[in-house]
Amino acid sequence: MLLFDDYWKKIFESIQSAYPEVTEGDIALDKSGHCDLTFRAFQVMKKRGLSPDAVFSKVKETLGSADFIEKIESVGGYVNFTLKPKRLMEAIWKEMEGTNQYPDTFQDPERVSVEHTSTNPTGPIHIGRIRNSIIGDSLARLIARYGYRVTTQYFVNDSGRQVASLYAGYRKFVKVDKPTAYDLLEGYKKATEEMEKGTGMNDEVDQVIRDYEKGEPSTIEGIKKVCSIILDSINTSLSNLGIKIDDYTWESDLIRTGDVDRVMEDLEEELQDEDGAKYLMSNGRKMFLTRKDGTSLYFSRDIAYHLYKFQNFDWLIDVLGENHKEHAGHIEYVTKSLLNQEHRLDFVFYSYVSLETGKMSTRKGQIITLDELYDRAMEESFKIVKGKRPELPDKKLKEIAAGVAVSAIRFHILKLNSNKPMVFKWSEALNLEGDSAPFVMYSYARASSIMRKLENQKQSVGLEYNKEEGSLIRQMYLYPYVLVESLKGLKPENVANYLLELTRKFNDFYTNCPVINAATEEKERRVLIINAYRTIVKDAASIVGLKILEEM
RNA sequence: GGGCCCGUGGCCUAGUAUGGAUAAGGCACCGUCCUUCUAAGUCGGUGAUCGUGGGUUCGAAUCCCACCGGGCCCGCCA
Repeated sequence: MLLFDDYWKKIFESIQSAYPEVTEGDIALDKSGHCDLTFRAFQVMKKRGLSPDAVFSKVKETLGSADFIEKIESVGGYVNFTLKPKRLMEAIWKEMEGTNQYPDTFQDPERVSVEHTSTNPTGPIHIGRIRNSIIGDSLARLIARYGYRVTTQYFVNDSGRQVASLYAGYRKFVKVDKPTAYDLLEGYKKATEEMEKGTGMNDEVDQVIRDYEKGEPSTIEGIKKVCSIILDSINTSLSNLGIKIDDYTWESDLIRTGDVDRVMEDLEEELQDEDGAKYLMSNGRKMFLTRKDGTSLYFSRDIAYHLYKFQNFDWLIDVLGENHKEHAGHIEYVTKSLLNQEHRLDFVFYSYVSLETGKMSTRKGQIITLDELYDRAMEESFKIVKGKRPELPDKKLKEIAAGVAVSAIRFHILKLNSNKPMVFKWSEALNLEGDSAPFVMYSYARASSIMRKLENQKQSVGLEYNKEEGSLIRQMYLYPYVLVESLKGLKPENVANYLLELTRKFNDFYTNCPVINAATEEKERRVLIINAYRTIVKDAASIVGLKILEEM
């Protein structure tokens, strides 16, 4: 839960006391530059047959004396409120002074699970999958910022057909002593080719699945070994982006512990049989839980996984590719309607990333790995910093380049509304100007640079503010509302877009409001503004995973 | 064939959930500003019938219907 002086709510409640039919949506942030908040009185006027003047007088009567309002105006059917920047600055400062954050957070006991990535361990992670990781990780950070206890989770598929073919391919084709994820991927590609040709490879894979579910020791050991190699590689790549997953659940463990069998028992009354294979009807479709040879399918394992999560968490969030939409609907139906789970369950979907040349395909070698993207982003940003700051030592340059690279990648991928299909272009991913992470980071670095020159400078809430100061303060004040909206819609990209907006406002301030050579009162209030700005940027940046640098 | 998602200047996007005031940015292009706190920046300019056609409404990028174009799904795969 977030704590701050909510003037929006105060205005809403006052107006509602005068006109009970008014909803929160009737009070809105102004987008047109007329004011800060506006009351759209059209409905009230129509319903009650009132003139704009009549509504205006009434509103003025209830709110006219509020100490945080600078002026109230009537324009057409709008009642426009301009808030006092001084009050907004005080509201920000009040929270920041004690806790060093705005807004303050009240810890919530609810435990939240955010499952993300969960990609099949069949090769190095590519840039399509990291859309999942980046959305999931940012979402987890957002929810934690809100005060929930968050655990990030990865469901490791080590028991499906893909992994069985990976292992069969490894046994047959990979002749390296200590294979890397890239070696294993080669074996997987060959195995898939063989299977497409219709050779005996298919039978080998079936046998692997049966052996694995029976608990045959050498198969178990072998599969765990290859999966672990790939999982390690995925984790190393993700750690370059600052992403760490807290909890891994292996599908095979759910089979061995009997959790999957228990799902079958719990659902017994719903199950139907077709040649020995078990299915249930969900939304008019046959959803199979086992094959005719009795081995389990993803659906039953995923139900077991969700039951495990329901036991340990109050709120489950799954980040899934849009191809899982139907599957998610079935999971929801089974766990909620058939198995009576009551805790909250939400899904966040994202559309696929493709290349300019078309879809990504692991088997055709049509992928860009995260490692490749990271290396090229590193190279590009190093070149740029080196050009701009030739006086800095290589170690420092590298540090800055790494910060820029991670931030640029995360920001570029997160910024886009997750429903939109994304076509990956190098020129856009590596563009470090305009609406990008470095744009945000650079402004922060300039703010920090000013502060370095003003150590021990006294700061204070000022008396009056000019235009640029006022609109920066207003933008900062709005931060909690962005967090609320972002959480409500499970849209961490809102925070990224807010950062861009905030940065534009700061740049306005920076170019128009000198600090170091300002007169005393002016200097003191501007220092406070800069400190508030830096606090909020750091806060928002840590949610979307930007690496904030004091110098760049 | 059925279902879900997306369509906003040449290119990439914000705004759509809860309809509201001249549709907000970036890239590219043209021009401006480093003897004031970092030019990864700033300011100005060119450029949009918000996919198309209907409808609802005082008011539609936003809601409804139809159509067009793109993505995804409709496996004893995951």
